[in-house]
Amino acid sequence: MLQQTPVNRVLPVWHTWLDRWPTPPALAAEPAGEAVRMWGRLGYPRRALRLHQAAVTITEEHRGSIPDDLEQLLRLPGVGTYTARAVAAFAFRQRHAVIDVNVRRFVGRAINGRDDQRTAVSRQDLELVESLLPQDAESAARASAAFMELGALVCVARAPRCVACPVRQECAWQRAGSPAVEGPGRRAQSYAGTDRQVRGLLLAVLRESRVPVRQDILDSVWDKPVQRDRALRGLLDDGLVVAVAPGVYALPGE
DNA sequence: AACCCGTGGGG
DNA sequence: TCCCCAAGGGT
Repeated sequence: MLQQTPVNRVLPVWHTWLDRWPTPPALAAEPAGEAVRMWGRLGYPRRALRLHQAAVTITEEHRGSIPDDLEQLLRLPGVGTYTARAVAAFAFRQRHAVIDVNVRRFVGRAINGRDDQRTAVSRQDLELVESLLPQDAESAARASAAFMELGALVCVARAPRCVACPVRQECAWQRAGSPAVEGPGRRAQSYAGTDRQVRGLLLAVLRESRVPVRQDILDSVWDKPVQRDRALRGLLDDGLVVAVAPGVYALPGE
């Protein structure tokens, strides 16, 4: 849920979710569509599908218990470099470098002295962050949590609160005079009018309906037929929507 | 590697 | 208003 989504928005959904599905087998026992529905408006609903798939895998291949091994975590759908390491470090208290957007920014500034716009995590990145961790695994996990908090609350993207930063005196970015972002920066992908928006509108209708929805209802959410059909086809391809009859759609039943 | 995938809050 | 940004992953 936290992937690309602010913590404050995740919290209420997370509580409701765990109240209903406290264990992977509990989630796996329900249709994937229920996961998509419970996901609500968190965004990127494919994550709900993958989380459900991960619950099925955990139930069938790991006796219902989340694996504590990095390699096995990485094999779960929807679990990538960040999530696997976060689970191994924070849930299982193992010593692993954890790099999310906050750690990336904090280390980029404090160590490298520049705003790092990259999102991909390289071996070098992992080695650098690992070199910052205490040797003791428990202390390392606490340090990783501290890096993330520092990046999320103090060393923020827009207007960093350097006056409140505990490592201000040792910060390479401070020393360099807080240089602005280098390069062209990432292009913010516009959202209004994109397929993503249309997909969101279509899925919202299906999420809020307890019964299958007819084509003409879906058609009413977007007035460009070509784009609308493309968006629906995409949702079908992703498995977020299924056709229960010709021209009748619903969230996936199993 | 570049691009796709939602949504909402804050500046 | 518009733009930026958010505990990324898959292809």
